[in-house]
Amino acid sequence: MRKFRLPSDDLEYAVLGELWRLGAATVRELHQKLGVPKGLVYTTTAKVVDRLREKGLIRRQRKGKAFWYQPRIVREAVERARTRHVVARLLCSTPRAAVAALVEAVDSWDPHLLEELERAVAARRKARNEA
Amino acid sequence: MRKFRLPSDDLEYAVLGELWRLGAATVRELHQKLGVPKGLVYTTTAKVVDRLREKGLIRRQRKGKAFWYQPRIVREAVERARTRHVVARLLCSTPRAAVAALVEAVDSWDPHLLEELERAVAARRKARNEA
DNA sequence: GCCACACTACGACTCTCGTCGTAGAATTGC
DNA sequence: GCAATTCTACGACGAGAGTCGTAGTGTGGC
Repeated sequence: MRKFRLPSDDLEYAVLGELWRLGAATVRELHQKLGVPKGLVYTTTAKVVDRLREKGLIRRQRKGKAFWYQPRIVREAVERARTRHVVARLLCSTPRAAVAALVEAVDSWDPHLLEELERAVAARRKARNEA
Repeated sequence: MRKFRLPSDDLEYAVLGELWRLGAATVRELHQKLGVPKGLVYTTTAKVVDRLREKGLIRRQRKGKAFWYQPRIVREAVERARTRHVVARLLCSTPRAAVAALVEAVDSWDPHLLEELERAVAARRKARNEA
């Protein structure tokens, strides 16, 4: 059972990802990194940060003029939940075909990741056998 | 470049999936299979079917009192596009961790699929080497 | 040919999310 | 302590999707 609402796909994840990367950041900084390149205005970024806070995914702390925001949940937990969520959706209809599509998608996104995928599968099998 | 709008995640995919499975169906049949178990009313199912038609994903044909609906695009094309779409989102931030999460998600959904995944990876690599 | 009934068309409401603008609050610098 | 600057709060809008209700249209049965 998940204890948090998943962030929505795009902007919210981007902001959260940036916070995970940086550890903590102000809205201004997040806006510079994410909003500006996308041509968004400052308040758009601020709003997204706000919604993330409403969802309980980040917390904040006054630091001088602005707030510092930082993640409240560890990246791995969210990523795992998110991945399970989408994978379940992909697999539920025709699992075998879906797996093939998955592999194809990974490969076409970055061929190097196919080896990574192979290693990950091997690691998982190994872990399973040892358990 | 995709030629169709992806169906949304839940109901639209479920309906489309059912149509792929059955080949063709009336709203009533779809509703029995999908709507009723979810506690939805008939018109909800009908609306979803309608929107799918607006998106050009299915077509219909009068058959007696009701319409018969059938898919206009092959399953594989849509599934591939959809899979690429979500995989790209998963991989974009931390690809290596994402791949591991992917494998874990597949395994936890159905352990048998881990072997399937392994086969699919091998097949993909083989295909690549031969190309 | 007409009626009853099933099916369709369509509008409406709600939620989420991306997007922005405006107004109000807080801090900093002097 | 005050003004100016910056940040935050919050409301608003549009689009997409799930959900439903109502009204209208068509078919099949007699």
